[in-house]
Amino acid sequence: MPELPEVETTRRGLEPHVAGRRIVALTVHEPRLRWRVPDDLPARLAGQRITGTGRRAKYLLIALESGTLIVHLGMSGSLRVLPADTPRIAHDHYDLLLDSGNTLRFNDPRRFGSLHYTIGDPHRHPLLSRLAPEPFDAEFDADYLWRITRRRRASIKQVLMNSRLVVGVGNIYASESLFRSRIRPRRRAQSLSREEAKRLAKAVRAVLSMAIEVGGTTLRDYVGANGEPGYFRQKLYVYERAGKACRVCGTIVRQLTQQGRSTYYCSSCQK
DNA sequence: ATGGGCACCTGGCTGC
DNA sequence: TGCAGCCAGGTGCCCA
Repeated sequence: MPELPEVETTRRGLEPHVAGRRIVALTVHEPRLRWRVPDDLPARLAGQRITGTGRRAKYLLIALESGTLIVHLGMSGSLRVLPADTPRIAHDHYDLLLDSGNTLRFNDPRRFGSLHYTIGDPHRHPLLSRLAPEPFDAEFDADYLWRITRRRRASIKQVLMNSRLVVGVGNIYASESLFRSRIRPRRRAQSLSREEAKRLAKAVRAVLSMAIEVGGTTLRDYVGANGEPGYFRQKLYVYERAGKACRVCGTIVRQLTQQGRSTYYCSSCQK
């Protein structure tokens, strides 16, 4: 599910409800997430104050007095702020009970999400330490994309989805970024011109920031921390629009498969 | 170093 | 109605 805009939307929704609050308890109903939630985690968290929230790529960071929670939403996860007495529903896997009477409740039907706790600089955690620069950092620019694509024979879409090269862009925003930069998804990365690298860097940032502004994209089950869906779906140009007219030129949007994942593009707008 | 394929899971939809 | 098959916002790991 969640790509960078959905994770950032969740973080923003969470922040005012958790910053400064104390954790009363962590209750794990189903520890079998992508990685098993350690049995001793509740004991380590109880009583700690939450100092703030952050995000690295698609990982949500919840800073505590003595460490950091690293939350991943996987494909189908959501983290919501709810009154603690809200009845649980299917696939509610853990509750982070706060001293405000609210709970941070994690729901994830597919259980591809995860929960880690780390002491010290979270960016040194093995899951985060080898990630590419943030798309909104100055380092992520035309020159960066140009450099990393020079000797790559993989398709440009694969490069966008490779977290060691680009973070935050998943299946939806890869197709959308390529549409907006007018580049065909199957092009070899090394075939991009300087001009195209520049357009793509700009498109990635534009697409992600526009999506954040409207609360992300809800296709099926995604909701933000307050239970609100995201409205970027209405602004998608190609994703899940196969067979429909391109919103720019009217050509029928095509669908293809790359590494087992659907890609959408306009054969007329994209070269 | 790079790239490709697999694995992990549940649910919803399609078509026979 | 039932059921098999396919698809879905991710990504770490193993192998060539």
